[in-house]
Amino acid sequence: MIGTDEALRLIRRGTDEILLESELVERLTSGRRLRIKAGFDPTAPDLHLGHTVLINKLRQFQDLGHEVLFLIGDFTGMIGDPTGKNATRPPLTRNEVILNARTYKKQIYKILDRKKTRVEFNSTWLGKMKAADVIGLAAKHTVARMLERDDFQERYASNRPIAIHEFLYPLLQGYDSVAMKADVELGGTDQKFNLLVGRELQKVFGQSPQVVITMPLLEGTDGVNKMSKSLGNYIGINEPPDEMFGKLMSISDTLMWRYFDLLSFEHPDKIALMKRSVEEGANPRDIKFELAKEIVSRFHGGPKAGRDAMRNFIARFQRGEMPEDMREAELVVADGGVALPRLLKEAGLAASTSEAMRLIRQGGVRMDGERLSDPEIEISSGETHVFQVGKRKFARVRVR
RNA sequence: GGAGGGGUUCCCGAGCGGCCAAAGGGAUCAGACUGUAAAUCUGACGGCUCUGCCUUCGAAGGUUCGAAUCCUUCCCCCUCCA
Repeated sequence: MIGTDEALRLIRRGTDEILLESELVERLTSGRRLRIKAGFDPTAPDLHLGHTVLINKLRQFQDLGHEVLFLIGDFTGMIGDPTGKNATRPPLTRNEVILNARTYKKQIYKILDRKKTRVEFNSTWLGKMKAADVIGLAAKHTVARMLERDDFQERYASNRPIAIHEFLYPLLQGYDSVAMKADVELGGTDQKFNLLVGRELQKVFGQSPQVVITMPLLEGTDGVNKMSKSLGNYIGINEPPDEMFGKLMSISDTLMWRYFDLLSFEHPDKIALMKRSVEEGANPRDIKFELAKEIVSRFHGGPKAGRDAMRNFIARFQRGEMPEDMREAELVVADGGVALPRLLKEAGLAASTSEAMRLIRQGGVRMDGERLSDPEIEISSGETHVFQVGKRKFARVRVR
């Protein structure tokens, strides 16, 4: 059995804040199996590395013997979390939610221990609330306190809309903690406000308030915005190994250290050592290889996956070889041939024929390794060629 | 309820009767340089059967030879007053 001090040291690593740490120590010392809550949106079942920062931390709690309450916010999802962007989401059907939940499970158990995880849906208790209950809940908080939340504040200050129902979101999320009797809740730093509302409500309902742990938000591959699917700067944990490896290699040298800090399981001392070696002149690329290998291995069944991905990467980008397997497409044409732009569009290599023409004119298109510059070229039926657009889009197309 | 401001292409944001597929910036994509890094530079950036045609400026109608720009109605957002 691991001591409280050691446990605390582990938990602290990589976190942004622990509120309040003294309360966490108290609960850890109690020897009780703690209930660790984390909430997830039911809409986007595609988990990416950004999510795993948090999930890794959950796993750590499990390794320390605690239970993870994986909350799927199916009810709150219908309201739409106002955090960040204010895109209104279409309500999901019961079926979609169940489907999404299943996809979640498939993904989270790449990291979490199934036996120590309980998946819950907040519609279980929120769906039963009556208007009077909701109003009662709303009475526990004031507008001024709601406006403390920075994104509300910003929107209010810059004359952008805030719908009233958005105020209910933090309250309902907080109530989840009450319903689940959470000991600890984890969330991204952007969730701090909501997490704290949970504390308040638990006090109101006579429970001892949950410990709040916020995790830093991982920047996406652009190095600027937080990783998110909608910004297209994410690395999904279900992506094929080569893809994942490539994306990891494309991050900037600065960002690489951030990824090491938040994603790697390597000992901090070892990471510090790597940092030093780069300062002393080692090629950062080689260090990045280590990162990419570790991550790919984690999600694709072991070290071999990481090594293979690296080998493919080197073959393809350092030696400029064609990828071993690429998409196959077949195009049936009527009158003996197709114009190149149309072919590229049909093969999914360009979004439109206009775009295809642009790409050709700009020298971004190759056929069997040869650069093509004439958008008028026709490919006659019966031919099969490998087409390449840009550095990484390939397809073998047969024209019939 | 009253008064005022506003809705423009992925985002921000100019345009306010023809020279507007619409300035500028961001994002993105392609090329050069590289370590598929960053930075930088160049170019592109609605669609199509592509020297032309078609569809876009909240929605629908209308005025005009011609509308993102003017008029009418409607929808939505914001501010101030109550």
